[in-house]
Amino acid sequence: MKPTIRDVAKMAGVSISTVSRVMNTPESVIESKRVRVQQAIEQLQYQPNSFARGLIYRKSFTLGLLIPDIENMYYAGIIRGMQDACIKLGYSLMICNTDRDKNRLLAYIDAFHEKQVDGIVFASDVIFPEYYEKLMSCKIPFVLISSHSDEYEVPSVEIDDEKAAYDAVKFLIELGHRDIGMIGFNHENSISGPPRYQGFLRALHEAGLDHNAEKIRCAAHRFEHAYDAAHELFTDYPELTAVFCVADEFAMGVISYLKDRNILVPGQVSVVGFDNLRMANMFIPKLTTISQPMYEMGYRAAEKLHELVTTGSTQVLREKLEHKLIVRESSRQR
Amino acid sequence: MKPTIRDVAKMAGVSISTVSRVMNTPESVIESKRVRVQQAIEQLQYQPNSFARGLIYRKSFTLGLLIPDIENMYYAGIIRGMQDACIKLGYSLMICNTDRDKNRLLAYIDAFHEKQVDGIVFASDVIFPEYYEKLMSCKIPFVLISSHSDEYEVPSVEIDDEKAAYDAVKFLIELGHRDIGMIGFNHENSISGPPRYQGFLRALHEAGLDHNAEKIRCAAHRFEHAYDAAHELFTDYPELTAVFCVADEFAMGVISYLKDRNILVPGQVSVVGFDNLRMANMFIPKLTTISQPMYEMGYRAAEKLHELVTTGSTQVLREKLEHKLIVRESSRQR
DNA sequence: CTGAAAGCGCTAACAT
DNA sequence: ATGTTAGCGCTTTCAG
Repeated sequence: MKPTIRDVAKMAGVSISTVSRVMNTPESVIESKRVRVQQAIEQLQYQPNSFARGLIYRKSFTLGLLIPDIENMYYAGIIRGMQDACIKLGYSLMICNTDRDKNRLLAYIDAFHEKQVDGIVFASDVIFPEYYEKLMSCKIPFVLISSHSDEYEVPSVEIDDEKAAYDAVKFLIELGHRDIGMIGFNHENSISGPPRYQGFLRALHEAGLDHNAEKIRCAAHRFEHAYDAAHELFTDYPELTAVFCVADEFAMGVISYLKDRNILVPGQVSVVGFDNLRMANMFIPKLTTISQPMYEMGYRAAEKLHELVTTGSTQVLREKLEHKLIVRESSRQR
Repeated sequence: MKPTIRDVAKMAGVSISTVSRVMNTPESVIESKRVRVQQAIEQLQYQPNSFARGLIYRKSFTLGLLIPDIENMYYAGIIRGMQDACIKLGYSLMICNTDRDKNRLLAYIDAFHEKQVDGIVFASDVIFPEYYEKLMSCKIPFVLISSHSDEYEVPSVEIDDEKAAYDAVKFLIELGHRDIGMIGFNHENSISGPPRYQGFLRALHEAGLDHNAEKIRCAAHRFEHAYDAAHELFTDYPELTAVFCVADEFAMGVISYLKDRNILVPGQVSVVGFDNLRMANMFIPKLTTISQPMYEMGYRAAEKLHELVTTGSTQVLREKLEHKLIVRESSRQR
């Protein structure tokens, strides 16, 4: 049987309230007793019961994290950052993988509600009205990560997707490329898809390269889809000498396709990715890409959620973190 | 304010015990009242407070998962499997990433203890006496995944590492290779390292190829280390035409090194990996590898833990799942 | 079949 | 400074 506060009190020869005080406001207890209590706690390996505490504080000191796809390496960095912040702030973390399934996500919100998590961070997903309503009716605070909401006042942390895409495409243009394609996210349900396409367009326009505007094909998150999308893209536009991909995984799919077609990267076609996954540096060729600060985003999201949970609001609502272009081997001067 | 059982009782015009019965033993409540209570629950969106429940049942209906490195894709499959099993069995899942840090792991065990998780699954790690003692003194049931313990009676689910390594090396031998090297795990702290080396040795011996026995270099889990290890290996044994890697990530590191040295894979050197990560199929060349059933392992581990939690023991202590050789592009006839 | 009441382990207000 | 006690929301005897 796990020892209770009573066992500690008995062993130390004090009342249970004194034990409680030693744990919560130690300075209010006279040294002699405090020491005795601490020894008893030590000896019994006593740990307060978190259910009892939760019942009183109405807090679980647990945060929830909802991610769309645990097999996507993008989230690993976010998880690490968030977990480190949670340790610092005294929270436990509950990670749930929705597999991009709406019902599953809704079920997880229920589970979070039942477990009374103090707050939730939502990764990458669009906030559908259903989610929003549910969260509001449960009164669970939440923040968005690599996502944001235009309709609702929801705190978020992300990068500037439009600018990041712009930077990537501009880089390709500066390399001398004139025929540039893009592999984007399927637009429905994608929050970062549209702004990245806008960035592509802006860079093109600025350089008088608008004729590339329609040279985009979309893929659904995975390598294989990007492979297929690349096939469509190059079938329709064989003149392409560069392609901008909105995810490193897409870049790998494209390069894989090109490889199968015996087209050299970067010899004949330059490819730039997005995210800077750990894999970007392991792939052959190493990927030129836009680096997202996944770790910091996870960390900041947790801090922001903490702020929201404790103060009821956040200083800045929509927060943008810095991205960076990393030039490696998959791109080359035209 | 979240509605309580009292609110439901009031609305339905019954006592709180009746409400409780409707939730736990509905057949013991007369239909008319039961219906009224259910309607009230529905209307108020009532959810029982899990703290109060936990206080009584001394159960959290939560399982803990300890993994060494969330950025290693190997664990993604395990997480998915375990999470699906948890949904089926009615548990929540708490995933913690130890970053292979002993103190951090110990701290997580404390956190699990405090949160009163019903059981823990330990991924890949050796069970040091400290861990074992701690877990025993907390009386938290636990199972090992892709690991096992010779000293203690701990349930585990893994593959047959020796046999898997044997299969991989034998495959290389059948391809006609006579000079075969290996990139293994650093032996201290590795549970699967030694048996995989044994499998390597056995295949070698069986074919009269014992002269390769010492052609092994070790790496510490990451791509970069494998790259360096490959450098050492090929510097010492330039005659090698094949190398067996105990992880896909190592295989990628080796191929990357070979690429930088302008040695063709599989043209000049064949490489076989281990795990069959999703990446194995995205890499160039696609990896020939030993496939581990990560998803099933996670799933089984959760089921086994559930069995242990509910019955106090498991039918079979150490469970082995099937591996499979997947032949792709990184290996070729000598 | 149903209600009243005890109690799970803890905190905080109230006495002393 | 410290002990006593009333709950937090729920389940579970125990009466009726």
